[in-house]
Amino acid sequence: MLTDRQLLIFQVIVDDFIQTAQPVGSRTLSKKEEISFSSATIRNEMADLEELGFIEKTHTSSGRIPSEKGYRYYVDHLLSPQKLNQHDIFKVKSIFAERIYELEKIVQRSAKILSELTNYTSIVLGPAVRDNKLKKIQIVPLNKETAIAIIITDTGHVENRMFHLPENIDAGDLEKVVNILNDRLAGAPIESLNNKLYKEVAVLLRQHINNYDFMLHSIADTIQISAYEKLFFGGKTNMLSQPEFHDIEKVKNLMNMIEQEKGIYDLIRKNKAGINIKIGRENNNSAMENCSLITASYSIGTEQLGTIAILGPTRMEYSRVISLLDYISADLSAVLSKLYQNG
Amino acid sequence: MLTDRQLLIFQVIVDDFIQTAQPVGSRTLSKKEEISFSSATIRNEMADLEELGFIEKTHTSSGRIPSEKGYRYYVDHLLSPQKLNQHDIFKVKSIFAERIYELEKIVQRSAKILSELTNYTSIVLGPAVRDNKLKKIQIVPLNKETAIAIIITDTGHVENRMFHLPENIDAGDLEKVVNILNDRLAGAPIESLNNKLYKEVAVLLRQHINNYDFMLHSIADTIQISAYEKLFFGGKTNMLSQPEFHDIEKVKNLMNMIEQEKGIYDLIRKNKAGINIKIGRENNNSAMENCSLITASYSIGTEQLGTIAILGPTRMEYSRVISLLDYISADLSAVLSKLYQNG
DNA sequence: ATTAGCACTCGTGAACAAAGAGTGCTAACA
DNA sequence: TGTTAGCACTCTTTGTTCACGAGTGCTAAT
Repeated sequence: MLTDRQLLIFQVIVDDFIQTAQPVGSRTLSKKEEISFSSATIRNEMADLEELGFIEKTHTSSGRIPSEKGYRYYVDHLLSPQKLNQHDIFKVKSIFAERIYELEKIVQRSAKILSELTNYTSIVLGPAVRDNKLKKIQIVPLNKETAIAIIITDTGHVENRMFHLPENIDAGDLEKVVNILNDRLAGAPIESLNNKLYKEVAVLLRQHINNYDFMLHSIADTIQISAYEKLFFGGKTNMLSQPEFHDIEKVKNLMNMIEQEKGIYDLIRKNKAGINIKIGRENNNSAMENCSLITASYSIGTEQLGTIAILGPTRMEYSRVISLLDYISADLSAVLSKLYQNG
Repeated sequence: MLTDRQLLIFQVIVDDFIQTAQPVGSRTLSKKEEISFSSATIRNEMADLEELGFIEKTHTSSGRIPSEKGYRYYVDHLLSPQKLNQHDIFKVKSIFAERIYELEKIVQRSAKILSELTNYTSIVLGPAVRDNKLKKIQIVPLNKETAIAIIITDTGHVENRMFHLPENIDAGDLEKVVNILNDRLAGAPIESLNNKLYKEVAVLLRQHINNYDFMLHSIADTIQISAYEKLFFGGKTNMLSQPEFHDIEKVKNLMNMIEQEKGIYDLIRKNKAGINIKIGRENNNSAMENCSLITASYSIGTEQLGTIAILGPTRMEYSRVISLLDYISADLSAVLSKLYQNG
């Protein structure tokens, strides 16, 4: 295993590189306060650290930079949680300062603040509507041919979709449909609606309405949209200021992935509760080669709701970002629980 | 004024530069089919064109590139509308191929297709809800303290907002409020709602409901959101492939503006009906120095609804972009009119 | 009026040198 | 035996020079 001195040197290398983005050499290290031995000694230790795979050179006679394995070790063993300062805390609190009740808005604000505090790109996976319970379904006819179906969940999420009305349906029929739907489906988890719709509601509709199956499909369609969680971003352009992204090709790759959303969604979706850290190629995504992704989950009560994440260069201020994510996700969970639990 | 020969030379310069992004010299020009005089002659003419401000050099002995004034002249006098090919038309038609009824979705698809066809960034200013008429207001209580207000317009736009309920309000009261609101406001333009709310509805509410003015403000708030049009983008990263944006600083400026939306909104909002072209500094925006913005409006019947635009480098394929915008905006208007007029 | 010819300018890319930052290794030291 | 000073070596960076090519403007001939 690593000696104490190796650990110290390694830690200083990582900390310095995170700050300067420059390979750090033995001379630079020997001048640091924490370090009291000569550059030659450091060179020997660095050779060992390199052999172990924790650091690498960019060319034969360059200083060293942490390898992905190095970052992984750093994150797993050396990280000391950073205490947030007054200003950070104030900014985080400001997310909830205004009286906002919509879940989505709160989450969106969180993304914005998070990106401002870190200067990285923040990503928030919106509340999963899947587990929400249906509060109410409404259908509002716009004209003879089209109507709009509106679904309201217990957390106040509203989803709507237009659809074609079957011919010859009258207002009374429509009201009947709505009543049946609410009767049978209110309180059921959104996820289960489709199933219930076809199993329980279909029979009832058939008894009361002509042309019932046209309606049925339209309603099923409407319900389905809700299944996907929304992604919110903050500071999409922050990465452009990072020196590792002076290369347009890298920028293009990354931005393309961000714009497509699908890739990001996959990366963020599958994470477990709590803090997760994926470094560089651990993300299994070529556009993320020089990036790390740190995610944290937020919840209402014990029910995991969504994910909040930071995308930055592998040379990221892990300590600060983790502290921030920890703090924000806890705050977010607390506020949301207070607002929505057993409402 | 310009002689025919100067015009010819100028046109060929612009066309060539638009295609290659390289300054074009007299030798290159003399080899073109359209041009039958020697490079020396061309040099003389170019000197004149430069004196007139239509073209410029990048350095003393470079070829020429069109100036902003040059592009302006080109656009105003030399542009021949390009005939769209089969593939383009097919793609445009595909916007409306699926049965979509939501205005916003159609508009969003248009943005996507437009950016794919041009390889530039497309921007669509969504339908102005301001002129929509109110179809229905609904209020759904979520729990004792909060309720959600939902506004539906005659075009099927749905806007919703959560608000705090006053203490001690019961379901009956709420129903009364909703009835009054729909009674008095249905059919009124969204723009006028606020006014009407305070002038006509307030009195009625006072007669029937305790604590009415808390409700009043909440509802007024909800109504207000609808006033801003939404922006949709397509191909945000396309600009990264343009050679003029190999400079990270320029990219950063432009992307920042796009991310903030406010700047774009201002640029697009104030345009007149039909096609508008703003070249480089005509946009009055430092981030747009190397960009041109072409906008077209779309409408339902005679009522202007929104704007559809292309953001590209000043060295843009004006002819093609204009033809496309013209075609799409006409199609869009036609389809929307059919769907929503006198619904 | 047009064009051939020529001198001149500027950007580009290659080749080269000097400086600086860093390394690895060896030998001396405590 | 662990530490360090010293040195040769490597590689990047920066600046300089040079030759080349693309282009121009001007003059003189057609």
